[in-house]
Amino acid sequence: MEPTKPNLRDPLLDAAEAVIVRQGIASLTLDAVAAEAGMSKGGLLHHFPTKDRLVEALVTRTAEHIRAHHEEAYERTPEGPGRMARALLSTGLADVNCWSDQCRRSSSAVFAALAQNPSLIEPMRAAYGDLHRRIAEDDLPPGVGEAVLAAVDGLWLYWVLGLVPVDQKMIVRLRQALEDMLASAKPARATKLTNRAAKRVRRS
Amino acid sequence: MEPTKPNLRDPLLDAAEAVIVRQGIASLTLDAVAAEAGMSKGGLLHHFPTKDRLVEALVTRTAEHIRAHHEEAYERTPEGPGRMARALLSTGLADVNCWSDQCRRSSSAVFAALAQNPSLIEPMRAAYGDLHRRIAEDDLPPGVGEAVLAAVDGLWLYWVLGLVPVDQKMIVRLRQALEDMLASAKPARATKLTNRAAKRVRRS
DNA sequence: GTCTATATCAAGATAGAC
DNA sequence: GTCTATCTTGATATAGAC
Repeated sequence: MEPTKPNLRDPLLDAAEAVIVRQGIASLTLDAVAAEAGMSKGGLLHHFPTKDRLVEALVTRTAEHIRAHHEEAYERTPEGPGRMARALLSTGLADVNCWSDQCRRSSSAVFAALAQNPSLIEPMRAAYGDLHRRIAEDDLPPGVGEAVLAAVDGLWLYWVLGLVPVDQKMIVRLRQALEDMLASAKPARATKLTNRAAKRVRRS
Repeated sequence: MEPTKPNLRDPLLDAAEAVIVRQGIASLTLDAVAAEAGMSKGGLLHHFPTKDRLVEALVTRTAEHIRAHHEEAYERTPEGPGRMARALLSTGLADVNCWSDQCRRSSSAVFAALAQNPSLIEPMRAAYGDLHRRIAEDDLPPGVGEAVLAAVDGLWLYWVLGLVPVDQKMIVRLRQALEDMLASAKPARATKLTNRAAKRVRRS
């Protein structure tokens, strides 16, 4: 928070993420993180007194990234019904590089929390609670926005676990199908923007 | 496999699932599983010589359950375009009790594999590979079936992690939205069944 | 096939020097 | 703020009796 205090913790969190991505959560030990960051275990434990606090910080940082990402996407998306849902599609299912980088980070945090102490996932829950609320109150028929959100996160799951091979073509197919669903959905309440917004969606 | 060999391993796998559900993966130790099953650690290790083999068996059993579940749903679903996707919606998003029980089991297996050794998730990957193939070759426009599948598993994720509160009403909303998407999707190739099948979907 | 006992080892955390 | 010990615990796995 203070400008005079440069974040010495961020490189350590980066190291933790790197360990998880490369070796899996079973290998997320204090030794491994310290080694990855080029520091001793004692040094690491000065910044994060316990492993729980380390994982907590990892989850919090990732949740804030996700929040910022969604906010930014929302701002860039033309207004009208389903704005948040459309924002999600335009950024969540756009560039594969951005997508995979986001995935790496979020999966590291989620898995670490899950393995260490499930209650540490709380910051992520809070971020998703907000997102879900925005999606649900988005002037769309019931369930439509939620379906888009769930589908995007289902894809995340497939990518992260390797359950289904996710490539650029699959992402494009999914995005198209979900955009069509949004475009053909009538808004919950009619507004002057309805038609223009629908056309804008189809064009994009 | 042999009928003369009753599965003494199933109660142990049940015990492992119970431990994970109640206490989380961090508490999945051989001691805990043995205690839950009312057996000593030595006895447990007679049936599963290593923890890896225990988790492997857990994942395999769950993957088989999932496979059978999908197969059964497919058989019960009227033929026509998007049959597998419709089957998924009718069972995956139907009864909350069945849903939550399935979730418990599958999440236990996935989490255990993830924490123990990510490669142990392989049987689940195989089951999902098949499912994804059936969904993709389902006589639907590209991406539509995949979107349904991804949305259902996104919902699974929310339920399992508690990221978003999943209740009966949300399930109904999501199911309706996805069924509408299926109903309004034109089949990839025209068949005599098209209209009848579409009506059948809308009625259900 | 199930038990007890024990070997082995690695991980989280502490203490205190520099 | 970072380091090098060191303590303590608890988990996997083995050996061998019953």
